[in-house]
Amino acid sequence: MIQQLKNSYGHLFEDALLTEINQVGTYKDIPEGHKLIEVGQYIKSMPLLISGAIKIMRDDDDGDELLLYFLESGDTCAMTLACCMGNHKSEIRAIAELDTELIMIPIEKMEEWTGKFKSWRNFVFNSYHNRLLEMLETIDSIAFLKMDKRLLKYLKDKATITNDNIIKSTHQEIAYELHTSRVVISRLLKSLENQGVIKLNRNFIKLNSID
Amino acid sequence: MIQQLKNSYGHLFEDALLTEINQVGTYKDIPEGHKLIEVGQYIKSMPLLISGAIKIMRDDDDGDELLLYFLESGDTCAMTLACCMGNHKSEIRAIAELDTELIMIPIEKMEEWTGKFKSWRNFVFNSYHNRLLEMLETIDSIAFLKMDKRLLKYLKDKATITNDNIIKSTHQEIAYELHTSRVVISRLLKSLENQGVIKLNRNFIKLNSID
DNA sequence: AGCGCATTGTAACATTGGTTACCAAAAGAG
DNA sequence: CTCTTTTGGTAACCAATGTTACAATGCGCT
Repeated sequence: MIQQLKNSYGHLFEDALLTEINQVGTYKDIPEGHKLIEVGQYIKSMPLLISGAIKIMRDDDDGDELLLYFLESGDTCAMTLACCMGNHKSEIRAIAELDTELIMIPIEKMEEWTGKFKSWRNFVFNSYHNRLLEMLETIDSIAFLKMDKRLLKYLKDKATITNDNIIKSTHQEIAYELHTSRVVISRLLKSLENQGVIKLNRNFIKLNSID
Repeated sequence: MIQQLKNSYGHLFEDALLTEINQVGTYKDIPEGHKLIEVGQYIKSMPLLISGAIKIMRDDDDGDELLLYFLESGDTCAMTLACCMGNHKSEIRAIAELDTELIMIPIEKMEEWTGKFKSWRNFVFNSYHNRLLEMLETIDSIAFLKMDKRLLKYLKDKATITNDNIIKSTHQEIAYELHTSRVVISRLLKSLENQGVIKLNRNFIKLNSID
């Protein structure tokens, strides 16, 4: 484990902290599609991402859902952090978007390390900061963009995350993540295809330009 | 200053920290409507709210705007925190919603205290946590609620913040904060009045039930 | 090949929200 | 008190999005 740890976090943490993480952390391989956190669940450990990506979704009581943002290598889940510290239930759902490697840290270490390691403190503050910015971006999209622009942004984000301009999603899946209906997505995708931005296929979409 | 400080933060911070805050902090009286932070501005000190309320707005490049949330006594601005630590420009605008008393802390103290005082660390983490939750609530409203429900939630929130079921706003002001048009707000307000939920008057709205 | 399910295309229509235009009432300025 | 500005009411219309319904296509399974 120590090698992956150093690759992803060596530039952030001092050796003493890396050693401790190596001792108390549990390395995990998560397959794509695996559910890491369910809404309402209590959380007892926090993930440090090594590789892959995790999708963070918001659900409401009526079964509506919405994609909030993705976590990538070097990220941790600030919502999890927050829930750990306050011993609250999770407000979100986390699903592996890709095959993902991560290290789980028991929450007891959290507090200890925030007192002990300046680099850990900075890491945690930075995580919060980045998550706030992601949330802001999400709010911008929902509040200020029309659905066609939101859809295009979604496709581009997805291509960036997977590092692949082939997006392997059905129209229905996209509709769920953007909290709209399949018909609307099909309509707008067809329009994007007519504009030459994408090429539609069954079960996947090719993004012509990632710029 | 020490007295207001103790009233608002005495249960959170140990005496040593309160003393330091008293030494380095600057007490300020902010009149309603005063602009505290502008978008793009660099921030060199962070506010601890003693009384009153501060409105946090998001602006986009096209002059669109949207209310994110309110800060109240015992809160601090996590966005400010984030900006301070990272030395980033502000992503938001902050305006006094009521006459507000606060204490400004120079950012240099921030890092020092996070190392030195556990209560300060917890306070900062809690602030981040609360702000993330507020942002989630904002996202819920925009994504899952139709404008009539959003408007009603807005009126209720405003009544709670001001502790007054008379909301002193014009339709235009409400429209800006919800990022819609005056005509839409007038239409929906009239409908709410017909349902008996509110009573409309020039320059203010009476909320009939706060429940 | 043939069946059945999942996926996509598309039309027709309903609803919500945004825009423009215009009027009237109230408040403020002189 | 008169003139002007601000605020709110309302109609008519448009654009975006959501809904329902149904057809067509492709894929997996046997």
